[in-house]
Amino acid sequence: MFMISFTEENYLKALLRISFDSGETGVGTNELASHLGVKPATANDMLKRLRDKALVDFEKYKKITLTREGKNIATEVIRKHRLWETFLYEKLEFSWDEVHDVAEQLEHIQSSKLIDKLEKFLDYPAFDPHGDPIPSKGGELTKQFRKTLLDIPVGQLCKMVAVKDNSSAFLQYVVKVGLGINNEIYVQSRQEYDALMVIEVNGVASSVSEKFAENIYVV
Amino acid sequence: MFMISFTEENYLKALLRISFDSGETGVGTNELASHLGVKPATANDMLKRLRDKALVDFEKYKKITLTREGKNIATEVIRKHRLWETFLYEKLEFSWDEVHDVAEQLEHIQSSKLIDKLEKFLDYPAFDPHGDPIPSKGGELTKQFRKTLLDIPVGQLCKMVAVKDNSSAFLQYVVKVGLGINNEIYVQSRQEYDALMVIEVNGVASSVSEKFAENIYVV
DNA sequence: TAATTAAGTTAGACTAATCTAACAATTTTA
DNA sequence: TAAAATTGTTAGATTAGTCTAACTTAATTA
Ligand SMILES: [Mn+2]
Ligand SMILES: [Mn+2]
Ligand SMILES: [Mn+2]
Ligand SMILES: [Mn+2]
Repeated sequence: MFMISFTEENYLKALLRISFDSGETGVGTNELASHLGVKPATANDMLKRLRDKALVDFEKYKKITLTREGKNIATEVIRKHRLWETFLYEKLEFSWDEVHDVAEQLEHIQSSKLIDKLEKFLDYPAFDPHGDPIPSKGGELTKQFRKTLLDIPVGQLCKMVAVKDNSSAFLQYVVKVGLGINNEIYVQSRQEYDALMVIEVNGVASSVSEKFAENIYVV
Repeated sequence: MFMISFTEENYLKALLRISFDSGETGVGTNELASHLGVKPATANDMLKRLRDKALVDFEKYKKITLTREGKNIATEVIRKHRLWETFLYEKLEFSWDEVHDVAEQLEHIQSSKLIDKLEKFLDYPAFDPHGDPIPSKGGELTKQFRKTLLDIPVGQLCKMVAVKDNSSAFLQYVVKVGLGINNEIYVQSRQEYDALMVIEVNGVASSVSEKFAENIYVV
């Protein structure tokens, strides 16, 4: 049980997120680097250190995978991140587009007592403000196949359950379109050429791009 | 408005605390270093950097003082620290000897919105769980002359208002003696030789050392 | 006041995390 | 399959924060 730094935690979290989102086990160096906003050389150096600590499996020129221990740490960081987001949203009246950046800092506070007490204080929430599931203590990140708005055919009704992009810019745009978690969406039409959709939410119609639609998870 | 690191914040806070506790404006390099658990050489290096950023006034071989800006930052860190301690104690049911170490991390989270919302959530508390005053937003750390238990003559009654030492070891000891904030203390006797005191709290008598007594603030 | 002790500084080294520039391996594509 | 493009690695440099060991200045004391 050695010390794990703020930065190392971010690398582990990124590896889990990327493989989770892509559906593949292995992650590439460039992919990881661009996700973290660092240069590939930097990521490569860090990967060697994480390998020394037995947190990743990684051979020269091959894809990177998390070890059991690496995955546990990454899951714990995500758990903390989502619990803090829930706290900010539920208790401190932050809006859902403001919580992510602050949680990015809070997720690195080291105290298992703190996070357990926080979870209890929030009454064991299952989802964060963006609809993402909160892993339980020592638990796994459950892989759920989620459809996006892009998969919904014209004329069908669906319900928004989560967002993929957590950036403030995107979330504010979602609000502007009148959308939020648990809102019903009716797909009025879709352009063949550029997948531009017209959707109806609470009686109001809006046009949304392909990029927008693929960031909205629905059921 | 440049970036200020976690470490720099700790140095500024230490400078304010030391000068506050000693009653003197200037702080020495060794004093600062030992307070932070680093070597004097390390503190000396950091002081040069803080001087470059105009956060301290410091000439070779002279005492160190905070600039206006340095003092503001230090006060803000202390404000955050005490608000977080109050949150942990009041809302998350931490005991008063557990809050300090976690707050030592939380005090460095950068978000003025967060701390303002937290303060509101806690309903603008004036004191932290150890009886220390919480500075208001943009406010000063008010210098109050506080007597310690050591100053109370035999046969007199006083009331505990705060503790000086915030360490877990000391605080647990305080609880064991049956003491807490706002408890009344009756001074039964004192040894001339080593200042060992016998005090009575809620009908129970205990012997306490000079070191113990000087860490209890009373009125 | 001179010697001794305490306080403070400098030089040189180390680690973590980052970069740029050059190079190597792998994969894609013509 | 050979060339081109993509992906990944290495070497060398930088900055923040830390250390040890040697040195200098200031303060205390005999
Ligand atoms: Mn988030
Ligand atoms: Mn983070
Ligand atoms: Mn404290
Ligand atoms: Mn701190």
